[in-house]
Amino acid sequence: MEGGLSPERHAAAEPVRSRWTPKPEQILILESIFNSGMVNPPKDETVRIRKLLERFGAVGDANVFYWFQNRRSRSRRRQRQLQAQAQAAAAAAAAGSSSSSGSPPTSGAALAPASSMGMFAHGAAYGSSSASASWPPSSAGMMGDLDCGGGDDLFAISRQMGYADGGGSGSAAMSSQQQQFYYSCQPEFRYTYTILFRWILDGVLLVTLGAPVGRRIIAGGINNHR
Amino acid sequence: MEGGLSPERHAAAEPVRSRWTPKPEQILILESIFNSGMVNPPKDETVRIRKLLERFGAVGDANVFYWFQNRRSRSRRRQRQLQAQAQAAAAAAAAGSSSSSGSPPTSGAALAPASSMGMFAHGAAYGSSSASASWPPSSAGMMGDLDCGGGDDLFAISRQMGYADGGGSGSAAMSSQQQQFYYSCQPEFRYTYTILFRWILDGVLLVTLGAPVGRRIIAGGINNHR
DNA sequence: GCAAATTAATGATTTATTCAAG
DNA sequence: CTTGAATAAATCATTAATTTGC
Repeated sequence: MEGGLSPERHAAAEPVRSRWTPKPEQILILESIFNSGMVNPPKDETVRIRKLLERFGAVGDANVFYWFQNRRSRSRRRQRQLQAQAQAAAAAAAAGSSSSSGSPPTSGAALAPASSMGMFAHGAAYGSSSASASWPPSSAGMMGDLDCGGGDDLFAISRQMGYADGGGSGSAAMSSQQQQFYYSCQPEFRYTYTILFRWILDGVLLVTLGAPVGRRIIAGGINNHR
Repeated sequence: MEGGLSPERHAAAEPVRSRWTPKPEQILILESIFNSGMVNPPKDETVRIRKLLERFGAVGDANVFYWFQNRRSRSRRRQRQLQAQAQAAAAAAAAGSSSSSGSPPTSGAALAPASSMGMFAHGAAYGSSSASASWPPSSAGMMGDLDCGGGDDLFAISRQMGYADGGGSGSAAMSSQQQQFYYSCQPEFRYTYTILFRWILDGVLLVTLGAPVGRRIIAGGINNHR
């Protein structure tokens, strides 16, 4: 692939902004929101999120929308894949364990429940509010529980973060990069949650999530090894 | 899939989930654009079209987007269905031919070629132009030729139009309903086309489409029977 | 070290399916 | 039943990681 591709000498300024490349901070925000349970933000929330992200770089509503769409899709696919794998393994084990009968022995336990997955149950409805359409995306991502299974979700970002290069190198290059903000969802939404992000200079980050259910996630000390 | 899904009685406060009901004029415009070959207008075109439609009633960009999406999808499905039908018939005919045949013998023969359909060939690339996204829909509906096969396309509207009740009825009821406007695509687009609509009072409409390829469609005398 | 060649991720589009209003 | 709305699945296309040969 990639056959004919002229280096495309982009002149001076900003010639070809083909696709949005989210900044690490933006990814963190998105990831956090997603993990907080809002997997399919309605339009107004999307706008809100976009505004928030804009603090770290140009981004449009559509980008946010796409991000969530892809995130959902791929998360689900991964899950399915894992499940299938587990099932296959279970089947194999079952086949090998007892000459006959046997049947699904609940398999490896530690994994997510083989077929529980209520997944996000996208059918829900909510206040809606938006009258006549003005943008494709809508609906709400109602969900019962965060799967939180497998290292897939929250920590996937650690690799993406460009922070803390290789061996420590305590460079205070980022100087006053300390940021802090607050994201709260309208009470209209199913559950009011708040997210408080805080960046500490050299690769250590701290995320605090407060959800009505009392869920709380704290991730500290991200260090990328490469 | 989709197994368990409770009707999910969404609590009270569900205002109005009303949906856009395109006016006959709007449908005509959309249909004409679609039949003119632009089956998948990029965002900017969508906006343009929306503005045009607004002359006949409130409508949002998303409505236009959805309309084209559904139109494409359903058109294709119909086509597929027909094709399958034809194929099945052909198979049946072939199977029965040896002995005594008798089944649908290709019937009217006027049907679309069973398997020509290169369809829209959506893979193409073009100047792109659109900078950072701002709305999901995009891309261009490049296509080589209008299939124009089967009475499916252009004349499908006749049923939708509420015009010209029953018999001829030369009633000049609509009085000054004469409209006229001009739609032209940006030269930026692959092919520049123009559409000239013109309404004549009692159900007779005249559509003139000019395409770069020189294609021309003229439909006259729509009368809905229902 | 470095850039071309490959591969892996992932942003953006399109298509198929589904739900529900009219 | 038709069709607007919404979303998930599949696909395309571009960017970042990475490998590789020099």
